[in-house]
Amino acid sequence: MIDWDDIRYFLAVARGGSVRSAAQSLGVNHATVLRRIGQFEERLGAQMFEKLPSGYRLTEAGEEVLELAEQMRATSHQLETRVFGRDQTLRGPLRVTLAPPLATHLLMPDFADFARLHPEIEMEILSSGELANLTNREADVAIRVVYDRKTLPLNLHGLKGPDLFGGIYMSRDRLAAWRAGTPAPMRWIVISMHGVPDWAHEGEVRTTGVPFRVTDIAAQIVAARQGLGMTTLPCFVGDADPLLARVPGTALHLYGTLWLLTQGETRKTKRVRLFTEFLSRRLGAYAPLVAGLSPSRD
Amino acid sequence: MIDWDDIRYFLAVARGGSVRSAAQSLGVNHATVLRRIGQFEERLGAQMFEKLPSGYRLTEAGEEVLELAEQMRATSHQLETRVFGRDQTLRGPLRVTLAPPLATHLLMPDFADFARLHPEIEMEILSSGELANLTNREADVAIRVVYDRKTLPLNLHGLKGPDLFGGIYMSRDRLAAWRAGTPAPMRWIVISMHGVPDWAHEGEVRTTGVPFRVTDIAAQIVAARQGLGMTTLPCFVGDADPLLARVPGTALHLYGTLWLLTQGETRKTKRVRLFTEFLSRRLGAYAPLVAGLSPSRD
DNA sequence: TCCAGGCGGATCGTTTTCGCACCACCCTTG
DNA sequence: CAAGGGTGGTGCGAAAACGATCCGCCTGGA
Repeated sequence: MIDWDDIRYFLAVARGGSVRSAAQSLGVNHATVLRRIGQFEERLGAQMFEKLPSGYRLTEAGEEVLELAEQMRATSHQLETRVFGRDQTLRGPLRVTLAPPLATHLLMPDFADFARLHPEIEMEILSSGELANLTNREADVAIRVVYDRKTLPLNLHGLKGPDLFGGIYMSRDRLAAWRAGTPAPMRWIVISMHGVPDWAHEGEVRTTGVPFRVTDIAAQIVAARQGLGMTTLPCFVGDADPLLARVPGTALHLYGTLWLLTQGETRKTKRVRLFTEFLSRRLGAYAPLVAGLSPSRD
Repeated sequence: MIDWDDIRYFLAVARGGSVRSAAQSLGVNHATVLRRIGQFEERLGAQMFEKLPSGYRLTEAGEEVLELAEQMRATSHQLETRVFGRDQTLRGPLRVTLAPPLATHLLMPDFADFARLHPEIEMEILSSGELANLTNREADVAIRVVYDRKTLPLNLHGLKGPDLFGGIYMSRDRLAAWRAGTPAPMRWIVISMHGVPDWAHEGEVRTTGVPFRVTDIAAQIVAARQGLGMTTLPCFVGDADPLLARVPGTALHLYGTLWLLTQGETRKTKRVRLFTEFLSRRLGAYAPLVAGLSPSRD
């Protein structure tokens, strides 16, 4: 009899294209993957991969197997979510994924409140890199900013939050200096991968020279605080920062709408329901802030 | 991440109803099953079984999981058969299941011929107990006696063989003695679980006393040879045995039709095709014998 | 009533599996 | 042309899984 878990290894190699990448995604040593694939092929009596110097490529037989293996993976995921959906106890895990700035500058206090309110729920905030996949149960709740509602995955259930606006900000000290008539070089601070947004135009304060490029939003904010120049920021970041102020003569711009996303079976969980209801209330209170309606006074 | 192989263990326990029976069907120690089920429940964070003194019974959650687990098993079987169906090499396994008397008294010489003809094919004859399940790939070819064609599984491909008749036999010596006018007590020899078939009536020779019960066909034949009485036997057994003769005044009866059964993907295999074609030819030659048209002369 | 045989569970050596380090190889890149 | 990062493959010691065995429990039949 073949070991069903070998099929998981097979899928990882088929997707990763190499034994080592599969090992990484599986969280095991690459030698283990090597052995499991060998065992799998031996027990099936057929070669699933061509062993090239560049990696493992599926053979014709492997392609046929892949189709059914994917099906098993889908069933397995379904099985897990179904069990998790039945879980009505408070004690247990709850994973939330969201964009880093949302966590850092807006919602972390609320997460903390929720965690204090329900100490038995093991919260895990996934705000590291990119979008976690809800369908694969990498997270239970996703908080996303969506510009076009039609881009929402259809298999997810969405709870609409407030609209989110952004503006153009600069150091409050520099703004004071500019008003006092002592201008100094003012540059665009941009995230390298994004550049200057289309809607961002200089207001009364003019920029000079080339843009100043940073890689992440944290550095962007620090640079702005230092008075290096002006930059686009979500209102909930810029307005809440006492060291920053909106650049005179600039307008706000709609970033998108905040959505609370959950998935089929897991939504029934008591933990998920508690969290989404809690957060939904909090988001309602944040509506003016994220819409840019409560700017810090000059 | 859950170990997919645990789902196999889960299925075995769900079907067997106890850890020990599952262990037996899986061919492992029951402690292993215990550990795997424990691990499975722990990783899913839910109880799949109620642990009763009488065994493991599925919980409500377990029932829901079972549904998807069965689906995974189906996919896994499909995967195996698909790979096996691609296998066009001669070297490899070939498992044949059939009723014990067919193997012992009719087809074993043909199996031997086939094995000699194709020494690279590892033949395995499953004539032990009950029907192996072709759909589960417990065997590649099944040879079955079917009375009603409608009882054939629809998912299997059948190759019709000759009709199979049975008759009533007794010891040739006893028959001679009876003819010489020296009667002695004559009993029905029956397989315990079957009893005397409806169609079996005494002929010119009369039975006395209670039936003589045996548990298997081998003992049945030996008892008949010993002159204990008369018994029903397939013609290919009774007519081929020089120590047995038909009871005068009794008729033959249709047992059923021999079928060569194969399953979807595996049928494409060269080994399976070779075997079914070979056996089909041989069965054609056996048609008169199994139909009772070549009785041994008195 | 007692005994046998089914069950789940725990313990303890032993076998198997795994992770680590290392090798040879290929390719790109500086 | 050499160096670095990628690939698959291999040997060895540690760790985890396993099988054998024993135990206590319950049930059904003698």
